[in-house]
Parts: sequence; structure tokens; C-alpha cells
Amino acid sequence: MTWDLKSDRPLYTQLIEQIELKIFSGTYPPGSRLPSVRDMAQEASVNPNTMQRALAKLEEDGLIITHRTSGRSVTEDKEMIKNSKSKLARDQISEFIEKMQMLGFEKQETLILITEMLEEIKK
Amino acid sequence: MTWDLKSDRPLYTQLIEQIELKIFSGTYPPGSRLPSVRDMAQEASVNPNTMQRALAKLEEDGLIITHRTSGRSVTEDKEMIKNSKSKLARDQISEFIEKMQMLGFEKQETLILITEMLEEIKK
DNA sequence: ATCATTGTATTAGTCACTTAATACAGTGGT
DNA sequence: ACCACTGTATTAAGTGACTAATACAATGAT
Repeated sequence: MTWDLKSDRPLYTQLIEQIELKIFSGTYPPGSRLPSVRDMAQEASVNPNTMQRALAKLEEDGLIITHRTSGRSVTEDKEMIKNSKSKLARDQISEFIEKMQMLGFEKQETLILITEMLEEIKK
Repeated sequence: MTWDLKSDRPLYTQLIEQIELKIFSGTYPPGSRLPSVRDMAQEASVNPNTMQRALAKLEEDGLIITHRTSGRSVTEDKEMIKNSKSKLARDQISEFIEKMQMLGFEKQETLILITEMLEEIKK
């Protein structure tokens, strides 16, 4: 359970992203209970207030549910989790394509480049 | 000459990226003179200090050259520009692949997804 | 020679983010 | 009934990014 936090962006936004990833990847399965705010904050070496802020946003999005005095849990709605994950993936892809286009690489070129790099990695 | 600035990251880092893009794409050709700090700042609706900060970093990287009292220009070293561009492209790609992997998509899946999305866009 | 323009530097103030130290009310197990 | 734990709220302080308003020395055109 590693938390990879950099200083180039607000911590709470990075926390949101990484908790999302833990949910999408199954590290935090649907319906499972989350550690307490204080515990998660300590795990990520972050102030409880900052973790609280990230969790509040995730609840607003419906990914996690808060039980006022007895902790939080991941939503049981697997369909919703799946959709959120797909949307994030699509966003990543179009953002990537856009950046490559700004760099002057056409869609076809981009595809060739990424294929080549994947081949190299395989070795 | 549009400047697309958001508030989710420090402005000066976004300025660096966008000026790089203008150099890589030929909007600012090799050896060409750049507008003054003040002009560029006004163009981007940003404080001159902030633009100055971005330009200082680009000079540090060698992409632009400062003539103390008579303005700035893009480096004439086309090879260096080309290499910087390639490096940026490779970084974008590996960063993208990494993100997709964290989302649980294997390299092959990622390739399929991106191909599909490119097909859709073509329509 | 004059003068607008250049990059650069300094100082001060504002704002968002983050930390720190508490405090409180409700819950659940003992 | 007690008590540790839960999420939540508040206040104060510190930090980095950004803006604003200047100032200065050097250049280049006139």
C-alpha cells in the first residue's frame, strides 16, 4: 500500500486519484470498509484534514459512502465503479492523443510510436 | 496564438510546457526572436514575473537564449530541439502506459482501446 | 545624445494548500 | 455504563504561487 505523492500538485487531488485507483484495481473492493481517516492519513504521511478533504470529494462523486460515526466503505454498486473506471480510461486516452497532436504527431504516427515502445518494453 | 491555462497546476509550469510546444511545433522557429517578456505576459494574461520565471527555466534547459538587453530567441540548434521533442513524446507515452497499467489495463488492451478511440474520432 | 525597449531584481500583499492542535457528538463493543 | 473509535469542525500558523508596482542598467534606433 504505497502512496506516491509529489509536490507539483495539491496533495488532496493526488490522494483522490490514488484512492480511485485502489478502488478500480480492487485493492479496496466494492462494499469493503475503508480504514479510518486518521489511519489513512498516517499511511499517506498526510494531515488528517487533507485526507478528509479527498474522501469528502470521493463521497460527493458517489464512489464511497460515509456512515457518520462508524467509518466509511466503498460503494457496492459495481456497475458504477466500472463506469467510472471506463470514463477515467477514456479521459486518459483522449488527453494523451491531444498532447501528442500538440507535439505534431498525427494519430497514425502516435499509434506507431506507442506500438514500438510497447515492443521495446516487452524485451 | 492561444494560451490554455487552468488553475489545477502552477501557471509557470503550464507556461513552460506551452512555450515548448510552440517551439516544437514551429510556431516559434529555430533562431527566431521571441516577443518581450512583457508582451508574452500580456498575451497569456499573466504577470510578467510569472512569464519571466517560465522563460528562465527554458533558458536553463537551453531551448532559448537570452540577449541580456535586446530580447530572447529560440536556439538555432535544430538537432537539440528535435531531441527534446522526442524525449517529451517518449515521456508522454510511458507516462500514459503507466497510468493505464495502474487502471488495470494491460499493454495489449491499452493498444486495442486507443485504436478503437482513434477509429471513432475519424468518423 | 536621447529615449523607448530589453531582461532582471526587489518588495509587498493576496490566496490556496497544508499542517497542527483541539474539540464535539454519535456508535459499537466490552 | 463506560470508552475507544468514528467522522466532522474550528482556529491558527506556515508555505509557495501569483500579482502588483516599481526600479535599474544596457541596448538599439532615431
